[in-house]
Amino acid sequence: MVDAHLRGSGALVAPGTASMSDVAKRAGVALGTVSNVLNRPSIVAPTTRAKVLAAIDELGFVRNNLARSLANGRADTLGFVIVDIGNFLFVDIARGAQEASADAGMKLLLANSDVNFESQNDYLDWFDEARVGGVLLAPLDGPLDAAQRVRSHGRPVVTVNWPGEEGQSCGVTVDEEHGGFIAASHLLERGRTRLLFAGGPLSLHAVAERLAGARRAVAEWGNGATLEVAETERLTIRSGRELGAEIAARRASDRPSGIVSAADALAAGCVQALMASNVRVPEDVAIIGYDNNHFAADSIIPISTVGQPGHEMGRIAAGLLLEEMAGGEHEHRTVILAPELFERASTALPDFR
Amino acid sequence: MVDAHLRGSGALVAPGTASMSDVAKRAGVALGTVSNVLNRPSIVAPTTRAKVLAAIDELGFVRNNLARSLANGRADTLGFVIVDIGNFLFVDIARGAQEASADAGMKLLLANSDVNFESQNDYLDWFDEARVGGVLLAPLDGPLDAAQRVRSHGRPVVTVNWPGEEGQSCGVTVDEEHGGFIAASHLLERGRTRLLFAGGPLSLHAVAERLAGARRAVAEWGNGATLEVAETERLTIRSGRELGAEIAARRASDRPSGIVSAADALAAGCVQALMASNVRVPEDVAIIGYDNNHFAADSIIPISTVGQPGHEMGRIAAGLLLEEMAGGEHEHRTVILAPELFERASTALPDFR
DNA sequence: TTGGCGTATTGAAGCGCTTCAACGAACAAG
DNA sequence: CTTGTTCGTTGAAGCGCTTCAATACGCCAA
Repeated sequence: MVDAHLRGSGALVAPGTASMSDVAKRAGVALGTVSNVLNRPSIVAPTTRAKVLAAIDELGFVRNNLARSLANGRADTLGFVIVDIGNFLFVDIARGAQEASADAGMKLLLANSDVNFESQNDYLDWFDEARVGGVLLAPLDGPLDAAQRVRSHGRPVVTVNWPGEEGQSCGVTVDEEHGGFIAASHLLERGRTRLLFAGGPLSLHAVAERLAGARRAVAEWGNGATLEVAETERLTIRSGRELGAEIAARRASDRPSGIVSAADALAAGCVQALMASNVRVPEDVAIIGYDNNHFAADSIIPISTVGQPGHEMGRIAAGLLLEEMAGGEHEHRTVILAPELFERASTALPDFR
Repeated sequence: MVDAHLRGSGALVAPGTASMSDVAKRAGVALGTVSNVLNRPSIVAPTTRAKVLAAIDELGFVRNNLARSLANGRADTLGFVIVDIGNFLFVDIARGAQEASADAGMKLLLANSDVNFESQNDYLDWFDEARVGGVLLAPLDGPLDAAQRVRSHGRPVVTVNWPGEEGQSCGVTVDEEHGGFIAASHLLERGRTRLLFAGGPLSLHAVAERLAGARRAVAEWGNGATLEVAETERLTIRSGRELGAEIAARRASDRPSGIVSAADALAAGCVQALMASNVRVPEDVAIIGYDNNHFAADSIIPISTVGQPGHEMGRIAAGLLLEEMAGGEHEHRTVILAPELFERASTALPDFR
């Protein structure tokens, strides 16, 4: 081995392979002094410090974080297991979490489970074995025993977009029911009382909650307001187009005056199909989406929407995790954030009849 | 310390804190045997193995990967520094890279540099210190000295969407010029000879290359084909709308019969503005985008586009990295992939005049 | 000259693992 | 009963770092 030879000769060391003791030798100081230069430079005499830094430079020394963390038992890393890196909400959350981590001097490592339960567990275990300080998890629907396992090893896990377990862990979620309520209320306030809720499958927790919120809004409004439910197969543009075409085909008097859609893509498809059939948005039918995606802002008619504060969710989740890691007083809790209304042209107030 | 006490007592160990020697003691075997059970179970006698596994279970032992990697000098992890986790191309690349890594039994960790040069370097250094096996980098335009530094430490770095340095490193890129050529040729073959190239700023490497390709296509086609260049400020829907409005306002005879757009968002905006002014797509103006984004497929008129094989880019890049890590024969090279044409309605062959 | 004190430096112990030479037991062949 | 093999197991050495008690070195006051 070339490395071994060089190392053995004591003269040269392969680049990136120099250890602290190599540096110490080169600088003519003790191992501990090198460590001090790296970690507590202020307690080292300036001349000594300079010698050590020079040696580090000459040898191209790179501190070995494995050994470092192993020796001091501390970690400067957080892990984030993301269910779907292709989903903007999670990307936003990741950005927020990263920001908060950086503020605390921590690095955030992402692992994409790609909507795969097994992969999610693998990465969870991997972070556990890698001895990260804590783990953020944006999970798939489903049992979270792997998360529980990691927790039982003394490593905190905070869930995002999923509630914490009562008294066991922290979580950050959005009040989906409230989002549905906001969306429907927005339309009701604009005089749209024949509402239609579009979205599905209803087995999706978030969709069901949004529907419940819309129902509550209509019920509280009273005044003859109605809510028709059109369950779609998926939350896609395509599903939206189909629904839009169906609505456009109705007699004008049978059409809803407002549509609450459980997703922006769905709403965008709807708008496309309606406009293609000369049903005007928002004059004939107002429509509001959900998620504040690109779809919403970039549609032909900019679509009003209800958005989750992804960035804030990430910040808060990371904050909870850091708090839990710090030890001391910590009460497990789930922070529930309010979704926000984004008003755009698709629910503008024209002179509707 | 509670931990210390429990550990000292030799009876109990705090959960997740058990070490291999605790397991060995509990199972009544030697340390090395526990290691064998974990790493080479087949050479351990079944009864011994069972005892050890039982002890592992009872103690909730979690292998410490820091110590493991430190001791054997190997890493089971790759790092991927992504310039923008919000960009679908990079997400696709990440997916491909993850797939290839998993096939090789490696974990892929993502770090989002968020289009920030400093952050990119930080993560690069962090992966270096963490002793990952190798690093994938989808970089920002700009000097790559941090990458070079990591390489000089003997840790391979492969760039994606950026060429490798001649004889120094590997890279995977897409032939942007060819993409522009394909796009323009596609329109020319459909009888559109008055072409317009939309995109900007031209200082963006990719945009300039795509334009060059379109120019070459027009030149090679001859036959009186022309190419007008409309430089836009950005590659957004909004820029597209402005351009579309401008084109719609022209006399029909002054309009291009085909538009080559440097981005799907731009093309989508264009289509929206044109259709709003009753210019028909593709009858009056055919249009082709670039990037194979959502925008393209989900526009009112599905837009033809040229797409980069992101997934394949990721797979190949990870493959190159793994090859380089394996040592042995390895020739640094840059793999240039061909972009692909996606035909959709916006360039369909109607009976144009 | 001696004692005392603060500052700078030292180096051994230990973090939890892998590796590997060495050992022991069991068994077949001579 | 010996010798040789094979198979399973052992435990010390070492990975590169942090930590901390111990020491060395001034330097000033007594």
